[in-house]
Amino acid sequence: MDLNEKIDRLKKEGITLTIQRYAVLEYLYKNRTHPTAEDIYHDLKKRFPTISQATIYNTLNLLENYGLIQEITAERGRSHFDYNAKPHHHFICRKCGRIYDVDVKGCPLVGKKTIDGHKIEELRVYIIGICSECLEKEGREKNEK
Amino acid sequence: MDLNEKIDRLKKEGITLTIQRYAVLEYLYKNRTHPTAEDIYHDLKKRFPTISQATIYNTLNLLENYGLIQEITAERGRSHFDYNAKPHHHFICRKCGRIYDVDVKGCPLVGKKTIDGHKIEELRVYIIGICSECLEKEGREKNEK
DNA sequence: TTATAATATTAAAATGATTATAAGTCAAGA
DNA sequence: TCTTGACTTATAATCATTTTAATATTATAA
Repeated sequence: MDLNEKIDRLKKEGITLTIQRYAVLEYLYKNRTHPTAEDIYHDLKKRFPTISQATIYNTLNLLENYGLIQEITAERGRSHFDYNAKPHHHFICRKCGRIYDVDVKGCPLVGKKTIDGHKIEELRVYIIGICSECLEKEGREKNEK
Repeated sequence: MDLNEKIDRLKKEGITLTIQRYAVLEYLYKNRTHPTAEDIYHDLKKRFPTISQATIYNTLNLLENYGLIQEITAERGRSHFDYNAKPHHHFICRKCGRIYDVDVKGCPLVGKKTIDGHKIEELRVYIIGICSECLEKEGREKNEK
């Protein structure tokens, strides 16, 4: 879903589109690296010196509640955020902390409505390990010895 | 894996089994409700009035590092812990916060070693929604009106 | 447009989970 | 018994997030 579409959705819900809210959503649109609230705050502060952390969090919570973004709770203590709200899987590197989107074909949970009588509303799949880049780096370091 | 087996593993690794460490592991063994560190601390304090939060966290981190327990990072800000370290899926209720073990048949990720060139070490699947108990309660409340 | 009400943002303080620190305790081996 | 090292404790520190109260902005209606 592109930026304008999400903005239209917000407007349709009666949410006023403030400069700050637009900036946060646009930031996520342009930065698909799954940033944290702190990342967003740090970067937006350059353009909006008076923006506050509360606004970042309020906006992220708002966008999440309307299903326009996705929260990633793979790391202990801090959340990351993803512009792409559609159900998809994430790989998290234990070494470098990078988060990759991965496509898992044939996941029986995608599209499923209930499980064991529970109503499914959201799916979070975190695959944790060592990413290909870190594996390569490890390999190189071993060879150098 | 039962309690004695995990304790043997620890001993084999040269980890000294203190009363506190035993108590934490035993607590998880007996309480399969996926408690938080705070839950464990609160309950163990009754039997061990001088136990400290640091010990709870140290022990949980230690047990996790040796693959004897599993961390659940589905809730923003706080972790839950699971005696069962084998890969399995969790359902988290948005209403009551309860965490259920669920069995997903045919998950293509279970047992998989790599994905997109990344090395898989751990899998966390969180299915979020409204649990059957809360759904029932909702239904009853509607009928009463 | 202007006044008013409603909503959003800000800065700062508060909270809650987790980790770090430093001092104290304990057990095993010299 | 003394020493060493590992473990636990209490406390303080840190980090992410939320709350609060004041201010600013936006929407609404006259």
